[in-house]
Amino acid sequence: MNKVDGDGTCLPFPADRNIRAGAALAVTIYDVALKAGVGIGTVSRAINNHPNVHPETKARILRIAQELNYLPHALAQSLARKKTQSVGCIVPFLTSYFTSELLKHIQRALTELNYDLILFSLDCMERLSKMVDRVLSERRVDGILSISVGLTQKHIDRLVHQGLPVVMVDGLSQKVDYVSVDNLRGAQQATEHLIRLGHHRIGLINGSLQSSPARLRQQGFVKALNESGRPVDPTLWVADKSNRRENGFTEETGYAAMLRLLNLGKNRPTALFAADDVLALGAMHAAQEKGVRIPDDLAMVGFDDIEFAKFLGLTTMRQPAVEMANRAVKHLVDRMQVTPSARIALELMPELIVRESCGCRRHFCLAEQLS
Amino acid sequence: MNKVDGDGTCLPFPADRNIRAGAALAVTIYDVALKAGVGIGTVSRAINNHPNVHPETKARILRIAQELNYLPHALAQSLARKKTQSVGCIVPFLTSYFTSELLKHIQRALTELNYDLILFSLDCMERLSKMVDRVLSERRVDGILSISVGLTQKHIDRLVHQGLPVVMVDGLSQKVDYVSVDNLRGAQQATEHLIRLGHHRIGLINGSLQSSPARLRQQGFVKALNESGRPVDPTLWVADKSNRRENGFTEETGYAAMLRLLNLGKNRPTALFAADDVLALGAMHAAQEKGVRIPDDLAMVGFDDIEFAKFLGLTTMRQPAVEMANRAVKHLVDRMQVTPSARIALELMPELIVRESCGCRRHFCLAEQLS
DNA sequence: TCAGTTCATGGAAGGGCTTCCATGAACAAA
DNA sequence: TTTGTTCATGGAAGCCCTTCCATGAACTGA
Repeated sequence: MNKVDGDGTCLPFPADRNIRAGAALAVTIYDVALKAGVGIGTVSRAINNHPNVHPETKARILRIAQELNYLPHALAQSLARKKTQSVGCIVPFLTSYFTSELLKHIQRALTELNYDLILFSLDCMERLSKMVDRVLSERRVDGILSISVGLTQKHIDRLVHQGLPVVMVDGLSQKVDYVSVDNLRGAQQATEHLIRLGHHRIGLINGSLQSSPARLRQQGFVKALNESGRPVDPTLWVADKSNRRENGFTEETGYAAMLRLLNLGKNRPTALFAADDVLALGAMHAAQEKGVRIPDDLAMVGFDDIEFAKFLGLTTMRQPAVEMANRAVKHLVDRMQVTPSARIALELMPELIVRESCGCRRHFCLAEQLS
Repeated sequence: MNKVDGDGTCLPFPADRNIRAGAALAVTIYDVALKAGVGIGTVSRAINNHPNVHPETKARILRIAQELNYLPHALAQSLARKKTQSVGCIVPFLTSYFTSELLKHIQRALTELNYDLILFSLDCMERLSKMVDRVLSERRVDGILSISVGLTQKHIDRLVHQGLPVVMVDGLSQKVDYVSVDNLRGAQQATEHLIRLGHHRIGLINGSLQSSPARLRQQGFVKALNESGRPVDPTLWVADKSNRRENGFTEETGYAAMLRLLNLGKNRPTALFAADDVLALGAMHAAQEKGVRIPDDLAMVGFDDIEFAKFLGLTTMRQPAVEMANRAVKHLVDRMQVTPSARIALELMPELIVRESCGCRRHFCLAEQLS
C-alpha cells in the first residue's frame, strides 16, 4: 500500500494517509464495489435499499460491506443528496431547566428519526444575528427548531427566505409553525385554583414583560381575577424589570419579588401565582427566610413543573414537555419533506398538578409523590 | 432560466430548482468566479485568505461575493478539507444540572473557536454502543467530548482506533485525555470541614458505586475520617443500588437515603456529606418532612455547587465548570490539530463554598449570597 | 539579452457519495 | 422470429469545495 515515488524507492512511511488524527484511512464505496465485483451504483443501491437490486447481489454486497467495516460517509451523502439529515436547535440558556428538559426530549425524538442535532446556544441576545448568519452560511442543517427563544421576525424571515423550515417550540410566531402551551389559559387555571381556595388578595410574580409568555400569563391571571370578581390590584404584581438573563425567569427575580411583596405588611397577598417554577423557588426561599410559612401563611402555584417542583411540594401548571418535543419534531420533519402544508400553530393545555404549596392538601408527603 | 424541453416549449415551472423546502438556489463559488472574471481557484484563495492573491483581485472578489450574498457551503468544504469543523458531545442525561452547566460552557468555548457542536445524548446506557457506531459512521465530527459519561474502554478504543480524538470531561480514563475534578480530595475537604465543626457521627449519601466519582468521593470521605481518628461506620453510608438513571445521583435517591439514615433513631448521624448536590436536595426534603432541622439537627455538605445550591443555602464543593469546559475544549482542539502531544490528565481542585447548611454560619441570609 | 525567480492565476483532480442514463439480458407476447 | 417490456447493472456526471500543478507574466541579476 505504501506509495512508490518516481525512482521506485519505497517511501519510509505511508505518506499521505493515516497521519493526521481524525483522518484515518476509511473504506469507501469503491472498495466495496471492487471486492464485490460490481459497480459503485449497485453498491449504493444495495446499501440504500433501492428496489431493482438482485437479492443475491444485494446480500453479497451487504456481507462484504460488513466484512470491510464499511460505513457511508455522512458528509458525502449530504452533499450528494442535498440534505444534511440534521436539525439545528437554537436554545437560549442551557441552565433554564425547562429548556433543558425540552431539549432532552427533542434530542430523543430526532434520534429516533435518524436526525442529528446541532446545538446553537445563545449567551446573550446580541449574538442572535451572528448565529443566524452562521446557521445560514453553513447550510449544515435541514431545518431549525427554535426553543424558548425570541427569534425576531427579521431573523425568521431570513431563515424562511433561504428556504429553511423553522418551528418554534415554547414560543409564538405569526409566520412560522409553533408548538407551545396555552399560557393564558394555563395562568388562568392556576389563578382560578387559588380563587377556589378562597383567596382574595392574590399576588403575581413574573419574568420580564418583554417576553410573550410573561405577558400572556399575566393576562390569564387578570382574566381569572376579573371573572371571579376578585379585586385587580397591580400593587401585588411584580415583574422583572432588570431584563437580564432568561428574561428574568430566575431565582434572583423570584427572591427579590417576594421580598417586595412581603414588605407590604398587612397588605401582602395571601396567595401567589409565580409565572414560572424557578421564580417560585426563589420566592419560597425568601418566604422561608422571613418566616412566612407555605402554604399556611401564603399559598403558591407555579408554572412549568420542572423536576425540582416535585421536591418543593410546589403546586404548578405542568407543561407537557414530551408532547411538545414530539410534535415540534414531527412538524419540522414534515416541513422538511417537501409537504408545504398549512401553518401549524399548536397550543397544548398545561395541566394543574396539585401538591402542597397551594394548601389544599392537608399533609404533604413526598413519598406519595414519588410512588 | 426555465428549462426548455424537447419540442421547444417552455415548461410551466422552473423545473429542477427551488422546489424543495431547504433547497433554495444557492450561489456557488462558480457564480462568483464568473462574475469576477477569475477562476474558481482564485476565488477560493481570496475567500480563505491565502497569500498570493493580488490585493486588487482579492478586493474585487470579496466585493462580488458580498453582492451575490455568497456563503461557502460548509459540507462541501468539509469534504474537500477532510475536516468537519465540528465536535461531538456525548452527554448522559440532559437533566443532570451539572452536566447542563458544563455543556453550556463547552458550547460557548467551541463557538469561540468556530466549531459546531453536535449533541448526542443517552437515554440509557444500553444505547451507548449504537451511539458510538453512529458517531463513527457519520464521520461528522473531528473530535469527541465525552461529558460525565461512562464511556467504556471498549468504546473509547474504537473511537481512538478510528483516529478520533477523545477528551473526557468530568470523568476519568486510563487511555485518553480527561479534565476532571479531584473527587477524592474534594470529598476529603468536605468531610474535613464537618470534622472541624466537631462532628463525630458523619453520614454519607452517595450515587451508585459503579460510577468512579462516587467511588472516589467515598474514598476521600473515608480518608478524612481515618486521618482525624473519627470512627468509620459503614452503617451511616447509603449508596444507590438501584442503578437507575444518572448513576443514582437523583433527588429520589437522596430522599430515600435520608429516610434510611433518619430511621437509625439515636444512632443517626449528626452530619452528612452528600456526594452530589442533587442528592443533598432530596435529603433536605426528607429531613424537612421529618422535622429534622438543617443545620441545627443535622449539618450538611454537598458536592458540585449547581445553581440551586445557593438557594438551598447548601454548603458544597464547587466544581469549576467554566475552567473544566475551557480546558477540555482547548485540549481537544489541540489534539485535532495534528499535535500528538502527551496525554493530559487534569484534575482541578474543587473549592469549598460555605453556606448555611453546615452550621458554621450563624445566620443564613440569601441576600448576602446574592450580593 | 538570457536564464532564473517569484508570483498571480486557471482549472483539473479529488473528496465520497447519489442518481440518471445507457446497456444488455431475460422474458413475454405476437 | 421479432418486438416489446422489465429489470439488474455499470459508470459518468454532479454536489461544492480545496489544492496541486502548470502556465505565463513580471521581475531580477549578470
